[in-house]
Amino acid sequence: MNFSSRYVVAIHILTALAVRKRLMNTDVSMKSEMLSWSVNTNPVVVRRIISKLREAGIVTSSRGPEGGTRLLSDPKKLTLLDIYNAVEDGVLFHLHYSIPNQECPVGKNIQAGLKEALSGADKAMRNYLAKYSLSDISSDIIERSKIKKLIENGADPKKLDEQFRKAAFEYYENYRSK
Amino acid sequence: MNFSSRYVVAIHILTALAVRKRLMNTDVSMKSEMLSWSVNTNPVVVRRIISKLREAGIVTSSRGPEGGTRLLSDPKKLTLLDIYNAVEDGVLFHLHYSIPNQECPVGKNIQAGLKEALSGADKAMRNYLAKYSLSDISSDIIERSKIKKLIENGADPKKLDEQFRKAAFEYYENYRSK
DNA sequence: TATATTTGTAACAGAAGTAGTTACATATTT
DNA sequence: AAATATGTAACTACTTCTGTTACAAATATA
Repeated sequence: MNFSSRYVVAIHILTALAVRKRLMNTDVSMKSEMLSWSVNTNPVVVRRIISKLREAGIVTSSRGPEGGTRLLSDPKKLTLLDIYNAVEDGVLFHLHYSIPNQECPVGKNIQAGLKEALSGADKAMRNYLAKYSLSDISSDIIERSKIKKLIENGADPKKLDEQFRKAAFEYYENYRSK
Repeated sequence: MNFSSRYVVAIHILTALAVRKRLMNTDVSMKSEMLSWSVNTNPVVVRRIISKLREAGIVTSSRGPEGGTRLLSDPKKLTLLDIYNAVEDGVLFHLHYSIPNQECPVGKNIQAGLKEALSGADKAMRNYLAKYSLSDISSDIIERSKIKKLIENGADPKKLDEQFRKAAFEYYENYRSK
């Protein structure tokens, strides 16, 4: 059926921004390179998705050295539904390709007859997504990762962050030289 | 996003069978030709979808003269979710194409961290579909169409049915001769 | 101001899903 | 035996999606 990974990648990108924002305790911007390192894809793929998030007003980007993308939305207020709406413009259930036969009582009425059920199912899915905020997801990731324990054990969050930046940089070097 | 109309066509096919079953007050079988007339597509497209419904045990088919497809399931017990499961095998939300970077704390944990939210949204959609039976849909179609009024005004349901069969036959003749 | 850096996006290839269509083997009724 | 209907393979055309290259535009900094 749906075979796009845009949505999950969009959440991934925003989660990375939210996690680093919390670690650094300040606004951070990330380059598409570092994000593509985390997602494991091409920087252009990341930039294309960021482009949609930018159109939705969720992030902002700047060019040049020290450029990159940073969050505009408050992670506590931004829901998974907002992200869904930003990157998935299609509908959940497609109707007939060709208009059904209007001479047939079933063909004439089936689309109207299904509207309630199908749009209801679509809405049920969206309502569920709206229950989760980006903050919920980034908290979950911090819990799951070793970050929390390392910080509890006295590690400097900014040094941890630096480690990840270095790892991303090395990835990028390998990437260019292949 | 999802651009398959299989699901709606599958419901359409089953609704046609259920409506005629109620009109005739007995089991009916329909040829893929007549169904494709109502759906407004090619008989093979219909047969392909019927093939999936048959695998799910929802309908049965027979070949040769007087052949066709008829319902096995009770329309009151068959839900829109059953139909969904029969024809859509994919998942609602795709994960990353390439496994995210396991060296990154976000990449390592994002899929596990999203599982609850995404499978919950998927389940919310399915639960909603399960609320509707094929009988609900066919009742709705009968309400919307003129069938109900015609019968209330004394028309013979079997003659009405015959009219539709004739219309479908004429369609097929035009179809072949083009 | 010149240079290096980073984004934005067009353009293209390749993979995969889908509908529509033709063709024909298989099964079944009469 | 003939007629009829399904089952399905094979092909085309179209769409969506990711990955990739390429390059213009913007921006920070020396």
